[in-house]
Formats: sequence, structure tokens, C-alpha cells
Amino acid sequence: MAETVRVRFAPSPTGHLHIGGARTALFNYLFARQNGGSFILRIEDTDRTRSTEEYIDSILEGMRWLRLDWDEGPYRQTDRFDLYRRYAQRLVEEKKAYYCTCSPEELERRRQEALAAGRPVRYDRRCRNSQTAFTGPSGAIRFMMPEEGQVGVPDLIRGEIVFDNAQLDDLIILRSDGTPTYNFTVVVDDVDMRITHVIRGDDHLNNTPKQIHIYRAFGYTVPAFAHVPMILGADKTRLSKRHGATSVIAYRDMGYLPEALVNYLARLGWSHGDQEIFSLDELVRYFSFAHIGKSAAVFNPEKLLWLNGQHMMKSSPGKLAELVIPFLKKMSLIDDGEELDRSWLARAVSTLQERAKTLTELAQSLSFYIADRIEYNVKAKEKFLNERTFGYLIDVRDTLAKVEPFAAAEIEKAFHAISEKHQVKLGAIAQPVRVAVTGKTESPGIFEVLEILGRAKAIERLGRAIEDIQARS
RNA sequence: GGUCCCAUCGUCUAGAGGCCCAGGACGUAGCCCUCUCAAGGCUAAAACACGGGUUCGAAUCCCGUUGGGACCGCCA
Repeated sequence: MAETVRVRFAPSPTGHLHIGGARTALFNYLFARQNGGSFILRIEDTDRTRSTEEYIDSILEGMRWLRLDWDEGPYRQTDRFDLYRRYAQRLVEEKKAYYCTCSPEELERRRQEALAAGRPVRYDRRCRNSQTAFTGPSGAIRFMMPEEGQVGVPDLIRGEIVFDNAQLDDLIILRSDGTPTYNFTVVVDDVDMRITHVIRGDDHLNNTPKQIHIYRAFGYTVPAFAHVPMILGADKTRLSKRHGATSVIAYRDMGYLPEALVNYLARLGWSHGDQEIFSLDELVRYFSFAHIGKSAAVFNPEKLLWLNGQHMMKSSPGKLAELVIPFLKKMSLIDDGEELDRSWLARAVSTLQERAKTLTELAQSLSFYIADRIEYNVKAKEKFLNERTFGYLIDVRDTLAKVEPFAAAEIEKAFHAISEKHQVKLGAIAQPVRVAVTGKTESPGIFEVLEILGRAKAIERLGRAIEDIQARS
């Protein structure tokens, strides 16, 4: 009988939720949901000097935005120091850990020496056999690594990886100030929280054999491991601030859709045949460790942008209308208290959503619908608002005043009639109107645009363009 | 320096010995559609790091080389 799956995401709050962390969280989430298990959130804030409340809030915000809802937590390691001390004490009592009184300065000196001499950088274990090794209490507590033999790390992505115990250090589990260290808290917490699968970045791969020995010292069963490959920047080094936006929240603010980021992150290093576009449900259904690649992946912002465009196209206009409002406010296209008619906005959005790759772009492209007065693009004005098009604009204005109903299909008929009358192609009429009405040479279909703009606004803008031409001639 | 991991188009990847003179996607270029811009469709250029094995047969298995990465802290 398989035990219920329990997984966790355990970020340290020393920065915002970044792309790499988000993907680790996502894989944990997908695996939990696929197996009807629990997804636990644990904040690893034992480094008090670098952890902040702001980052904790920011990480939670990022998780919520991505809809990676967790079932337990957030637990905080700083609330659990008593637990770690008890466990550490137990190891000392069982003579599986010992007090080390070497000073940090001394240790640092020896490490530098070893590094310079090209020797392995490891603690020399001089306190391991001292008189006071197990009596203390003073100094830091070190874990006694076995000196011989090997450990196998079974990994769901890479298979079994074997390490020589002789390479492993007697790592410090409790600092001399009584606070626990990472490699120890991870094991204690994963045991205490009954974690069945540890899914994390492969930067932890080298820590795993040490952790396995700690599990064994306690007599606990070792969870399954899955070390997912890193995400790299374009220069193939570990993704960092130098590579541009790396925090999840930054993508939200740039107008990305959470489902698009999730889709992209999942596809980065994982695949399901040739499929590129996935809903969260599909990801839950198809996720498997077998299809996670072994090599690191380069983050490609352009593909993310494309994917976002795809998800924009698939979204309902109503939903996008809702989501774009904060962006319209940010751009001062509407005032803070101002309410736009949602169904009208949704219609406007429906004409633009396949043209905009982000909510920011959508908000920008929406501006001609919303603004009271549009700006003409200078080149567009020169080319399309002039004596040559003057007559067309007059005809269109006068016709639009009479079209009934004021709907795209009727407007189209009227345009065809005008183009036939002047013996020109439709484009000869449509482009000047487009510039008159949107200020630009590109827009959604002109008939749709006119319908949504409404008769009054359309005629007003045409009128203004006509006056503009007159004023110049 | 030591340990460990990795290696298919520029990038993400498919590929679990013959289906592969290597497929899809992003990006790039061209064409089609068309009132513009998108979207969509079609086409093109573009890769199995290198060298040895094993095998009737290797992108796929083994070894080595090279290259990249991670870790080696009283950071996580």
C-alpha cells in the first residue's frame, strides 16, 4: 500500500520568489496534485541576518499569483528551534555527533590553507576524539560522518548516484550560538513533516549523501529524491539578476498571465511529446519525472512572450478586461475611481487580444478606444490624412451618420459602396479612416473598430481629421 | 584543486539500437490569406561536441577527451 504523497517547497526568504524557485514549487505542486497528496510550504529562515518578513510576504504573493496553493504551512524554521536542538542533543547522547571547539577564525584559516595547497577542503576532525567530545556543552555540534564505504543517492531523475563517504565532511548541525544549520533542519523537518518525496534544485545534489547519513543516524527511512536541473541565463551561467527580470512578481507587473508562466516553466526541462501549450489541469495529468531532462535549461524570454500571447488568445475577453484594468490605471488611461462598462471593454478587448502579447500591450493598444482625444502618428497623418483622402473621409463620415444599425456588417457594406463609387480598392478608404479614428496605421478590422467606438465618437474623429486637413491646405 | 552532474538546430525539446540522410516549438527569412497590424497556413536555413569501442546496425550502450554546470561555510 503506497503511502500518501507529501512534498514540500522550502524557500529561504533572502529574495523574491524567482523563476527557478517557482519551477521547483510547480513540480512539487504538480506531483502532489497528481497523486492526491499534500503540498507543504516551509520557510527556511534560519539565517536571520539575510531573511526578511518582506521576502516572506513576497514569496507567498508569488505563490498565490501562480495559483500554487499549498495544503499546510507556511511553517517557519525559526519557530522550531527547540525541535532541532532536541534532535541534535539526541545525536550527541548517542555519540553520533560531537562538540567542536575550534574557532571559526581558525577553521577559516585552515580552509584557506587547504584550498591554496590544493588539498581537499574538509574539517580535520580534531575535536572528534577529544575528551569533551560528548560532554560539552560548549562549541558547535558536528555530525560524525562515516569514514569509509559509500552511499547511494537514489534519484528519480538521474538514477542512483554513488558517493564515497571519505569525501563527506563532519558538518556542523548546531552552531555555537545554538542555532541549527541547513543540512540538519532539512532532515529534521522532512522527517517531522513526513515528507515522502524531496523535489528540489540539483544544486542540492551534493548535500544529499550527507543528509542521508543523518536520516540513517536517526533510524528514519530516507525519502525519495528528485533533483531538477538548474535554469540558466543566456550566457549559460546560473540565472540571476544580471539576466534581467527573474522574480515572478516582476512578470506579473509586466503583464504576464500566471498560466502562461506556469506553462513556460513546466516546459523548461520537461516535455510531453510535441505539445507546447498546457493548462494547469493538463500539467497535473501529464507530469512525470521520467520526462524531466537531465541537463540545465536556458531561460528564453522570447518563448515565454509567445506563450503568453497564446494564453492571451485563449482567455475570455471578460477575464482579460478585468485583468487589464489595473494596467489601464497605471497608464492613466482611466482614473482610479473611474468605472468602465465591462461588457463594452470586453468587446474592445476581444478585437485586440490576439494582437497583444501581454496585458501591458493590451492596455496600450486599448488606448484609442478609451481616450477622449487621440494623437496622430506623424507619418501616418502625412500619408493618409491629406487632400487625396479628403473626399473619402467626407463620404465615410456622411455615410456613417446614416448607417442602420451601426454594426460591423452594415458598415462594411457602406465602405464597399464608397470604394466602388470612387473606383478604388477598399484599402484606399480603410487606411485613412483607420488613421483618423485610431491615429495609427495598424489596428483591428476597421469595421469592428467603428462599431465598438460607436457612431458619435466615430463621426467626431472623422470630423476632426477633416478639419485638420482643411486647416493645413 | 577535490567530489558530483550534464552534453541533439541560436534556444526549449522529441528520440529508451533499426520507424532518424533526426521530428516539433520559439526566434529568423520568404510566400499565401488580407482594409492595416496581428492571428493562421505553407516553405526555407539551422543540431546528434570529438575520438575510440560494442553490434549486422548507434543520436540512442560502454570508455576516453573536450566543454559547461553545481557543491566543497558556525549560507541556504
